[in-house]
Amino acid sequence: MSDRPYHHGDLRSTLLASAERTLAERGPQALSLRELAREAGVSHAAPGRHFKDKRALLDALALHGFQRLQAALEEARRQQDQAGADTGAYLLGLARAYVGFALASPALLDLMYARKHDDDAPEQLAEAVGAMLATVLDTIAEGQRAGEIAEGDPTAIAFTVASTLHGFASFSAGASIEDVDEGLGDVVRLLLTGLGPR
Amino acid sequence: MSDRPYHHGDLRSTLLASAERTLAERGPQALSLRELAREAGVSHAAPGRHFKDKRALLDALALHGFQRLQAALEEARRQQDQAGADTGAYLLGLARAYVGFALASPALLDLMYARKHDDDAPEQLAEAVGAMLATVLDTIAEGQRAGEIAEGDPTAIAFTVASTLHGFASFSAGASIEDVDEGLGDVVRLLLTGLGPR
DNA sequence: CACTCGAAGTTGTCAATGACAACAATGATG
DNA sequence: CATCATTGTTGTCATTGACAACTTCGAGTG
Repeated sequence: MSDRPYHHGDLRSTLLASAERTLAERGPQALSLRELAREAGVSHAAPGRHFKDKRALLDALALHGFQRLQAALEEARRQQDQAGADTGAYLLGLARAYVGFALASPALLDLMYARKHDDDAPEQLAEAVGAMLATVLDTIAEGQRAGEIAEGDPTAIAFTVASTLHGFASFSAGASIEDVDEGLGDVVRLLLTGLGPR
Repeated sequence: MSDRPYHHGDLRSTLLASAERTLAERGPQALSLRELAREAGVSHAAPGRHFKDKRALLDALALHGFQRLQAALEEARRQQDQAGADTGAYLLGLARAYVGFALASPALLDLMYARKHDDDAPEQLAEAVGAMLATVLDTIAEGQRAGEIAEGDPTAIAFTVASTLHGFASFSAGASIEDVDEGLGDVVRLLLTGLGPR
């Protein structure tokens, strides 16, 4: 028919990229394996060779999202390392990275967490969440060593920080970056000083 | 055919209840208007009289969820009123209510927030989120009057608290109630005292 | 170098679904 | 009791996800 080679060559990545775009532009309901196949210029059953299920595609998409989010968090930490920053700056950096991701890809973030509490979700997703918590934990532990974070179970502290970040990101989806970034500074400051009376 | 009356009488509520059960048991992907119709014993097009769209059903479901969550939060506040509690107890009460809802209906909570950041979401959903924030805000403002919460923009403080609650709830979905309740105490305590060195 | 064999794509098909249109029963209101 | 909006029904259509059976390609292997 066409001069297109029989083998696409990189169908899996193409499908994932296409899926992420559709997800961002038209939401999860609009995702259709057949449409992705059409966009990639392959037959309607071709995606089945790379993803057993529609669910498998969604899982792969979610996992890919976690990997990128994780990379963004670690990149943020590295930048603060270079700047020799204090713990507050580290936390703000992590927060910016997390919220930036959430603003850029709200639907993807939803997907990532929605699939997480399906009981038959792949363990890789749970591991990805664990890796993120570990990144926050590292920052907290370092802060404690520097005397900039209060004593106490660092895991509990990290969990609280991660909760706040995720909740803030979840609430902020849809707002403008400027507004959010301003609020973010307040949040990190409040988190450090506490809500109780001085 | 059957002796069932032509008019169901309460189809809308029946559909919503059925949908919520399916959502909880088998996830959002398994929701089908036709199946809901079958369960209710009506024809496959009957739901269309009550919900223009599948999306309209999901919106109604989300809104109903917000209403129940809001009711739980206010109920928690009322109980603390009777006990004449301090602000820490108030916050813990709110937190328990929020997280309790999240543990009982994780898929519903997902749906509630997922629909929220679709640009064509009904404003009622945004209003529902606003009402929740207002409830937290009330508690914070009262705490400030009692000198149990630090000075400062109460809205920013309330937003931080709400973020932490939502994030914690989101992370906790899937865990056991006991574990979560223990962690919850830590979180509220940390929130009040702050993460910085004492 | 010819062969084989597995990976990747294709066509064909099926039942299920969401949406809609045209029609029917019901019961509230004048 | 006549009307008429509401609620339900039947029929139909295009789309979809899943699967089965077949084909093309290319990487090794003897």
